[in-house]
Amino acid sequence: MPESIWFRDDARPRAPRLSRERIVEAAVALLDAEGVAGFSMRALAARLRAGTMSLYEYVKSKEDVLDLALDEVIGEIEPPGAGPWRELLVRQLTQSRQVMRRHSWVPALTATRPLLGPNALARSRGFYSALADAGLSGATLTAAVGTLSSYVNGFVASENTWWDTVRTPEADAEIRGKVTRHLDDHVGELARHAQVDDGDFDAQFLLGLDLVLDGIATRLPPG
Amino acid sequence: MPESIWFRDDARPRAPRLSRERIVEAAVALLDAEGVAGFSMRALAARLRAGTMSLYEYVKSKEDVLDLALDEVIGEIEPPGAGPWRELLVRQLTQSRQVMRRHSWVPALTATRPLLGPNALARSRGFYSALADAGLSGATLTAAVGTLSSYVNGFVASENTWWDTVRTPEADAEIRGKVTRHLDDHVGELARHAQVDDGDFDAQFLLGLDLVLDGIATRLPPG
DNA sequence: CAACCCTTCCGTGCACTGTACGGAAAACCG
DNA sequence: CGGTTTTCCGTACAGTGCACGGAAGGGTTG
Repeated sequence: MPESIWFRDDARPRAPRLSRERIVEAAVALLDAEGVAGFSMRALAARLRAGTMSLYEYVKSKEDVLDLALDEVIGEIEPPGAGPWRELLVRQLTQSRQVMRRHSWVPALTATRPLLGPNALARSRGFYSALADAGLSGATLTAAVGTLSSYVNGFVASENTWWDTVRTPEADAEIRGKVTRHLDDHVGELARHAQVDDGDFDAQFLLGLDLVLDGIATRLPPG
Repeated sequence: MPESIWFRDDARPRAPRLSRERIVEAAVALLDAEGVAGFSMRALAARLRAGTMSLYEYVKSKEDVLDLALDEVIGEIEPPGAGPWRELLVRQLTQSRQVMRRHSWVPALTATRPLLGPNALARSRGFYSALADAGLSGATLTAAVGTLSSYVNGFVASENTWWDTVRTPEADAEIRGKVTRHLDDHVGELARHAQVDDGDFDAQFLLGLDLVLDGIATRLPPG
């Protein structure tokens, strides 16, 4: 009599076990652990000890979950604070980079979807007003904001793929050598400085960022 | 007698019907038509009137096909030619943008994979030597090249998702209004200039590019 | 108290994915 | 002629997103 009351577990909790928040939190954890390729609704449900279809009470599709997870981690970036525009932006963008490295799946997602979540928009607003305060406006302002976020996205994306390429399989050193030799053969000694040392990324990031900020500085009204 | 010779088609062509080139060509066409999400090995084989598993004689995995297709379209960018560094780069990057708009799946792929194909490396080499001729070297050179390609990738990526968002379903105008109002509500009037007019992208692209190039110009040796 | 509905949960099933495996036939080579 | 290699591909398997419908409990209403 496997259907007897004594073997069933009918008890339904009064409050819902799941929630959009719990789902998004688990999604971020799953993405961190397995990447975009390893992310599936079944795995996400398993992580929450729930049936797969239960998720769909709180979310319309897998795409929804990805959108929400993306905006969630963008929310990890702290609000700008005060200070001269240049230092403010350097701080803000350095933080963005750190968040995107903690969650290395972010660049892959930002490349395909519009950033319309509340946290993304708040961050965007921060950039706009920092540069507006500095004296930019109109199309130049838009161009400056777009350039800055493109730069960060692009930099972290290539930084991440570099790490993935180098550290994917066993002994790292051999693969790294193969790739650098490949690059050397085809691009030549000019690129000798490209991604060859591990810690160089920090310095490279600030170098490129300064370049862009210098470009922006030339557009500011005198004073 | 369905197995009779008269009903069979045993004729094997002397030369192989498939080839890596044909596969890559069809892959690009399929990606153009259906995007990354609609790309599958089965659909690709169907387009070539071949069995799915036949593809695997010429290619190890779907990832391989994507890598090859990506490098293929990067090859559509013409070699730099001659001229002053700045005009040369503007020409080259404008072309890159055009190619990435023709093949709107490119930004999504470049965000996840290392660009190690022959055409990608050739283009990279073009950037390096143009800026080296202009007088850059070392880490600054690397930063400049990285910044430029990040900029183009990022710009076209957001340009493409904008088009996708706006023109996905029926009447465009309604959705466009909803999105712009959403942006307006959250980012405010500062972003009034952001993606609101269709043809503005060309101008915006050159504006941001000039910004980056100005930043690079400040790093050149005097003269 | 009963009758009803609404919310939450989820098992089943379907159409589709990438690709491992093995076979079949033709071409080439001794 | 026999054996090997090249090309092609059917079948099968484990996995995917999600539509559908049902079940169980709490809440609301007669």
